[in-house]
Amino acid sequence: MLRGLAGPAVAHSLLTEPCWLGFAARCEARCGRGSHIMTWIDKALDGCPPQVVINDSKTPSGRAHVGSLRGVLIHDALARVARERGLDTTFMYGCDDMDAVDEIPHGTGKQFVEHLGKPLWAAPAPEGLRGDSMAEAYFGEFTGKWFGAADSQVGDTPGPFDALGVQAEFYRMSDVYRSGRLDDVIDTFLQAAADVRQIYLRLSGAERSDDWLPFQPICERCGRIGTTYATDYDGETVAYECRPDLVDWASGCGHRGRISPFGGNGKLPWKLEWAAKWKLFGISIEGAGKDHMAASGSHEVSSALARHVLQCPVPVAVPYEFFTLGGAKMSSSRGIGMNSSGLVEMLPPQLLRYLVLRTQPRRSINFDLDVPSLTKAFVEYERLWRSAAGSDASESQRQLFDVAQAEEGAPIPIVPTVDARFDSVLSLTQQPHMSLFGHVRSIHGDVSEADADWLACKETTAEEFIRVRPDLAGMFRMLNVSEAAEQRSMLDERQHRFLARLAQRLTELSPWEARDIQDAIFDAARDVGIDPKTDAPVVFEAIYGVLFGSQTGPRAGSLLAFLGKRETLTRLG
RNA sequence: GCGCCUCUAGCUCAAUUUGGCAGAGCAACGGACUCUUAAUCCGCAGGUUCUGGGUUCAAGUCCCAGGGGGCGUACCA
Repeated sequence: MLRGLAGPAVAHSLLTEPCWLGFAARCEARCGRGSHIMTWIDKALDGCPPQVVINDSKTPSGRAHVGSLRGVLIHDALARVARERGLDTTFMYGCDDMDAVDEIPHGTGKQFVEHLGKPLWAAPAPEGLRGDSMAEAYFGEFTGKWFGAADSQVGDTPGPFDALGVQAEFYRMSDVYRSGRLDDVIDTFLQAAADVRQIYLRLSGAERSDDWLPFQPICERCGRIGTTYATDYDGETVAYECRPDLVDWASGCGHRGRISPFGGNGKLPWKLEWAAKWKLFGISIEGAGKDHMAASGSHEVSSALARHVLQCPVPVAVPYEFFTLGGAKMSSSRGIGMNSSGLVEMLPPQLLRYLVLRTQPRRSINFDLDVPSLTKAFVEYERLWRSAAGSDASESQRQLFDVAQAEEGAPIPIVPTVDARFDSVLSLTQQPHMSLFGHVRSIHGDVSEADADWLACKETTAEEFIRVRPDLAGMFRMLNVSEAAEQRSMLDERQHRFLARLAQRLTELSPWEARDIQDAIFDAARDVGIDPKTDAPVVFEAIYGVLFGSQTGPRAGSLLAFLGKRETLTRLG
């Protein structure tokens, strides 16, 4: 598309995308040549008017899993770069609390059966979660934003959004409906019900009967919104029936009545609501998960509704793929996958932002939460850090590093000089006798504040990792004396002789130091005719067996050094 | 059916957004180390970038066609 010099692209942009020019000029001023960056962020913003309204939203029907973070971070990165370009930028984040409870949230009991079909704001909060409704509880947990005045605690709490440095203007759809701001759009859609049916039919082959209206009233008798069928709009009210069999996940009460569709008495179906938000808020850019972006999917239908019924422009779409953890498909309703607050607590915010934002949205991200992947992530982030701080950084590298920082607009932090691989930090952290900082000082001398801070980030990550995945971290529980005796009985003759000989050597050992202990292990092995070169496992399985009931463990020398002479000799028998 | 993603060293993947000498980690191989572990150090190799066309001074990267794999989606938001 862009070939040779930038001439044709500039000419094209002049015609269609005015804000591109300002940016190109600034970029040229900054790097002193005609090159410009054109990342997915730039491309999305190039289609925007100078007044940028970015919107994202979440249906709070369960605990948010890490996949939900991708949309948030994509929108946040767009908002940051837009602001950086000097554009008038708004980042809105909505709580879709008018949506119906359409399944029982994972981890909650049968008591939610009676609430199926009600709006999320009308269902109670699950046990143990803060908030006065299901919507409040899950949205608050994810964002740290608490709307509810009835809640005993006051104000917002630091949540994942705060940790990640995401600043958005929050709104609730229930408030928007109640305020009457959507009444005009609702009226338009109801008047144009035939067109809406036509669009549904044409795009997704969905056939609706002639009396169907695109509106879901809240049943005045049972309070459900997912079970009502509306007909006969007279400009003031709609007729509706709360049907027992409209959907198979909830059962309506059978009530019939007439009600005004305005002022929060009900909601628009999803695809119409999406288009309605575009028009009401003047949204210029909005990403969407791939599930919405399929051909004849919800985005296409919403676009057609916006263009043909509401006569409003469709925001620039940023379709994004899923973000999976360990290759597992995540589902908040089934409780699969780590919830987002867990990952946010574990990783330094800039690392998580980096991991998510370095991949262009259309490509899927799979992050394995294991030692090699974490180690690699830190190494790659540090490489970008060094390069961003140096003079050889490309514009796109700079942009990526900037949007990865938790604090917007912060200067580039001092690059750490202590080279501490995450797997080494993890290894040190899991051995209580070792102090990470003590160890680093013994090698590097005093460390700078910048190094100490970054090291502390890694240590926190290591501690969380050990807590969450002790199996992968290689944590070992020390056996008690009787368990150790039991393990000892399972060893073979050679191993018994080895342990006896080792005890003998260690008794004589002074001073009690890791390196000498390790040597003693090898010497003891040779003493009893075991060649450590070929039969090392025989030796170490004996040691780890009586200590942990395991075949492997932390480096034996330093471990025994920590255990102390008396304790070690007791355990070896 | 339709849409999106993907195919690169034995394996897992970078480099595809910005076309510019195809790169890491692990495994293998050679060597060092009397120190086991997903965990010592040095070194050496490793490629028709799925296939076929096209654009270009230049293509893993862009375009067209074909093949393999994955995911999404069809009156729920």
